[in-house]
Amino acid sequence: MKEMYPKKGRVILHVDMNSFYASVEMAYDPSLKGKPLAIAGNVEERRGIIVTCSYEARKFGVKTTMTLWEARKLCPQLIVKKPNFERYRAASIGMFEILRQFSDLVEPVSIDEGYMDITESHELGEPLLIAETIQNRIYEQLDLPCSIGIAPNKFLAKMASDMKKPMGITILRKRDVPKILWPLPVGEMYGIGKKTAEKLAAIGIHTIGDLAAADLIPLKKHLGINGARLKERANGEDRRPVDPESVSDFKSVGNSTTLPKDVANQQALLHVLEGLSEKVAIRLKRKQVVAANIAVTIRYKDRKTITRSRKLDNPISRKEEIHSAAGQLFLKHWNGDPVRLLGVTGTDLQEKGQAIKQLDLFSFEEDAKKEPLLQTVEKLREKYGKHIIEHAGSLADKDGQNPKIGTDTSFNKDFLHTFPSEQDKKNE
DNA sequence: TCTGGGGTCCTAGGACCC
DNA sequence: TCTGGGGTCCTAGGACCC
Repeated sequence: MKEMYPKKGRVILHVDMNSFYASVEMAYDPSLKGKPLAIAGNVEERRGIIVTCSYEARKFGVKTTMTLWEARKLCPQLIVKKPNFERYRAASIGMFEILRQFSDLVEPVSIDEGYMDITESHELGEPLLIAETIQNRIYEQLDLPCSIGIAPNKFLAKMASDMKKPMGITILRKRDVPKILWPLPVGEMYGIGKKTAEKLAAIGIHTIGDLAAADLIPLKKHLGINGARLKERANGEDRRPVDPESVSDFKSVGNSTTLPKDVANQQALLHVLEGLSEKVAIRLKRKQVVAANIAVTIRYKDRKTITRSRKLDNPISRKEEIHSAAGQLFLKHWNGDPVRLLGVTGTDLQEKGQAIKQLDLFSFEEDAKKEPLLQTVEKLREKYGKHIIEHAGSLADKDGQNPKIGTDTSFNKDFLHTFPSEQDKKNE
């Protein structure tokens, strides 16, 4: 096997914006600076949660994912704002523009966070100088704070950027791993959540150092292939390349909504599905993709959640098609209990033009065996003319989709493709 | 007054095929 | 007569992250 990625000698930065949404609001309205500020969705409804909050709010114990009423209890003077995604997208674009001044190898991972490979950027100076310059430039030009991790790979850079906030720069060398990383609880590791931490504790692994030294056999037994990978990371090893193209690889497009109150009325639920299907259709169209698989998510009032999906013979993207597929799935699997959340997701995405081409080719070959060419061509036109027209029409479609609420900025690559949306304007 | 919305990746089991 | 072993595809669910 040939080595695919360089093993050492890389210099990777992880740039992480500090409490991004709140910071953007403060940049926009400096009178908010120094005050406890929270960004929350569904402000007027009972389901509202904190998406991001300023450091001043954190001093009161306010945290991401906390319900709004809990946060207000802790900090009565809390200033609460609804998200303004248009502003966040603009800030994000500005931030990534700055990053690209230092390297072509920039990989956005979310609206407020990205990796850079600056191995070949030595003419710009030492890595620390480059990081300082980036941090200053983002601060001066956008009035936004960020933290930066400098390391030989993505994992260590990510861990490093987390160590000093706000406005920190942290260098984490491979040789520092035993001293810096190994004493930390294993749950602090990127990629280890509550469940995995529990499983590891059950086999006597409590710190990152324990994990680094653990036997591979029990690790694989309890965690599967992930066990081996986590052990490598704990030893400071990670060969994943910084991939600027990964932004454009969408695997799925979905929309979901928690209903203001639980609903058991079939008509009402189908209507909600219709709205979700339309949102999905709009986003698929804008991305110029079609979905060969449709999934429906149903969360009941006890929070039990099921997803039901179906693979389709022909990929779809129109609202009516999506609603039809989603509606069928829903009616087939809904148990009649009150529903708290509904979601519609398109997966198995294919580029639209490509999907048509594949179908064309297939049909052509099949039909050509038994029919004269002219008839075949006529048939194709009937069959796919509509798609082609739609394809052309969708070029003009630039309606924006909100990334909606995310805890400290949800991962939604839409932000790179969107224009300010109507919803954003309403939120102003 | 509990607990959002957008994703990714992995696993496991069953159907089906050779 | 009582049963192999590999592979792929599909579906459902879980864990994790921002």
